[in-house]
Amino acid sequence: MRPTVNDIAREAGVSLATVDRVLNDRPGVRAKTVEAVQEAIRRIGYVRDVAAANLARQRDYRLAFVLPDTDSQFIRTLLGALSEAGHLSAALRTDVVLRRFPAEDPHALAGILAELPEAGVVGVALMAPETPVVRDAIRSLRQKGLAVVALVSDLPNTERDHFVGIDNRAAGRTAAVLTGRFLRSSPARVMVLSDSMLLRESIERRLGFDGVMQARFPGIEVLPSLEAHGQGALLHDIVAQTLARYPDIGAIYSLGSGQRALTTCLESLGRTGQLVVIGHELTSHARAALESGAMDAVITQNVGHVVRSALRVLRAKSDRVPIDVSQEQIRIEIVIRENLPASLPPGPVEPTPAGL
Amino acid sequence: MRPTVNDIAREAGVSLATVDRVLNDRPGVRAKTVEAVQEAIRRIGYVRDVAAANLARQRDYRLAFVLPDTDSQFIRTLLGALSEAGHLSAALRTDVVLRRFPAEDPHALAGILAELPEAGVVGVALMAPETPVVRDAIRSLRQKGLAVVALVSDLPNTERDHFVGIDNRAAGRTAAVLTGRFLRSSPARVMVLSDSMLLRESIERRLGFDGVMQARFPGIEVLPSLEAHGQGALLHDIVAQTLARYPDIGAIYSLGSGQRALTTCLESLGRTGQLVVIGHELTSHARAALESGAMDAVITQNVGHVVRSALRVLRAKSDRVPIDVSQEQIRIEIVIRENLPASLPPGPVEPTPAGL
DNA sequence: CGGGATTTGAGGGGCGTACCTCAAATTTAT
DNA sequence: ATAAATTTGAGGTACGCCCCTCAAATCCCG
Repeated sequence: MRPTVNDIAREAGVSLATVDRVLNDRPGVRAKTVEAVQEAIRRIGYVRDVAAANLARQRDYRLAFVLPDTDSQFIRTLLGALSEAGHLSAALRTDVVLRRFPAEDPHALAGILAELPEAGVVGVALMAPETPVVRDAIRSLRQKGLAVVALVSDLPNTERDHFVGIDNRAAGRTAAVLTGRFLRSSPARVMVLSDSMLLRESIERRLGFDGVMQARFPGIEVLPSLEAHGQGALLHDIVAQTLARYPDIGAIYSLGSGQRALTTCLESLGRTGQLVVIGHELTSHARAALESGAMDAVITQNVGHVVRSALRVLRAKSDRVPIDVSQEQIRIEIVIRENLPASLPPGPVEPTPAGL
Repeated sequence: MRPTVNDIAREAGVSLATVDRVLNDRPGVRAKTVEAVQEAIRRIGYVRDVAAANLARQRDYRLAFVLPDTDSQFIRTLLGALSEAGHLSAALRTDVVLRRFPAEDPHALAGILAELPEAGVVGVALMAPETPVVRDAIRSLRQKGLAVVALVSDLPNTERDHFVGIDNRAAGRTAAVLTGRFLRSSPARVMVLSDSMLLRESIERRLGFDGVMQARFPGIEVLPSLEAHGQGALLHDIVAQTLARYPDIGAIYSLGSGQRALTTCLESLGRTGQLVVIGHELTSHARAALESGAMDAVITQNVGHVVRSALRVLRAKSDRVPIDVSQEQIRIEIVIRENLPASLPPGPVEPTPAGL
């Protein structure tokens, strides 16, 4: 039998009320008594039953996910993972609200963030570029006691509690090693595409990429980043021109997560499969591209894991409980056709029939 | 506010007792009434509060992990993950017992399995080779109502509820693609080492490896598997001889998880870094080998995830609750130096000081 | 329509914890 | 030593659910 609060009381020779005061940091207990109770807790190995505690406390976690209103494949994937996790979290007394903000409007974002406390939100997962306004908004949230985690895109100079995502510099390094090793002929060029999904990530990936390239693959020249801003036609022209201009391009590194335009472009140029193509984020398009051979590798983070981790961390932070560091570490995954995880029916998951 | 059982009762126009009977599959309710209650549940979107239910039900999950008593790096890593997860699971009213069996003795294993029900165990995670005795033991466990999951090594022809681990055939294919692409010179040979940790896995990996090699890398010849049975000295001789005999060996594929002997062997032969070396399972040795450049890639599964998944699945199965398929999918991870996850201090985690 | 069987309702006790009140005991300051 | 302040104890209610009992209502059948 697990020890309970009553066992602590007996063991420490105090009343239940005192134990309760100690456990919940309530005032009015002598330091000496506090010590005695804690000693008893240690002795009998008491661990609070969080389930019972949350029940008694009438605690439910109202958490917000705040994402840009971009309609990219990546965001879509993220939303899928979120809705999936949402169903499960009902059983964990947490409900998730989703807020979207205009991608290029930090003030609108700040406005949305400012409204969260009134809405009873106790924790926020935020994916947004770092701007002064946002920094202030986050500080204000933290001061009001909300937990804040940065999602996918870190906000290192803010007072966020935690970052859920990968080290993009390392991701870029990983991409570089794969590019370099997959390329067979050594003097070659690499074309780099950026859809600048979020500036910071692209820059960090590029830095990591260049670092490895210079150090380990001196025979490979990396061209400046080309930006198509998500416009398929523009991308097509840019890629076609660049390929024509540099016939020795052997690889394409796509910094962002938009892979569809690139693969269709290569297809229409008749170059599918001839170049090493490496990109980021395992969206459904990327998955298809891997399967068809249009892409060689995708560097990604498990969005399901990201979302669940964010939920766990927010719950833990708002309970002021330590988190399990190893469980919350998001890995930089390398996906090729051969280790592509089985795709799951993304259909609407039913909210658990009725019972247990 | 989340709807509760009382809300169901009101909505369905029945008493709490009836709702309870329906929710818990107790007899003595007319089909029509059952239907009405379920309809009400659907209408108001009731989701049972599992925490409260488990509290009331005095449910604790007594789960057993049954592992071979081999002292391999992989088992050690697994145990590390297990002890880490063990601390957390205290809060989830589950306690984990560990049982080890003599690696080559299926009857001893069967004996250990047979004792579990008496010990109050309600779920078993088992890592063992499939033998007839084990099959029978598992059937018997299932009949007694225990949940059984196969861990790392599948038991496909048994009545296990679930398999927590990776598709080793696909893992072998993944290794093959990396080997083939990392190799620069095309006519080459690949040496394959096996420490036959578990027969099935080695065979499956080999099959996957060979399949891809034949289909995609016809210029590469894969040598027959060499077995050293975990004996460092023997391995050294074998590797040295084989390398001498085939000077065009460009890569080594290590099917099992024992990488230390191999890397020290290459070191002593002065061949470190000259060959493409690919192996399985991210143990601390493998990690060191990646960092030093002694290995090029490791195909692995996240043991932390494996353990936590096994725990979740066992809980779910013994509650007869559906599992979250996407969360329980174990990915085949490719690890190179650049995406090596930060190693965490493996020190003894304290059981959460006192409080929440 | 009576009588037995089945279905339903009402209610209570409990799980482990939180949070509250009020009185009693103890300490501290004067 | 006395008054005031602080600390402690005792007990209750609640959270959402499970499980049990007993009586009342309803059903079905001949």
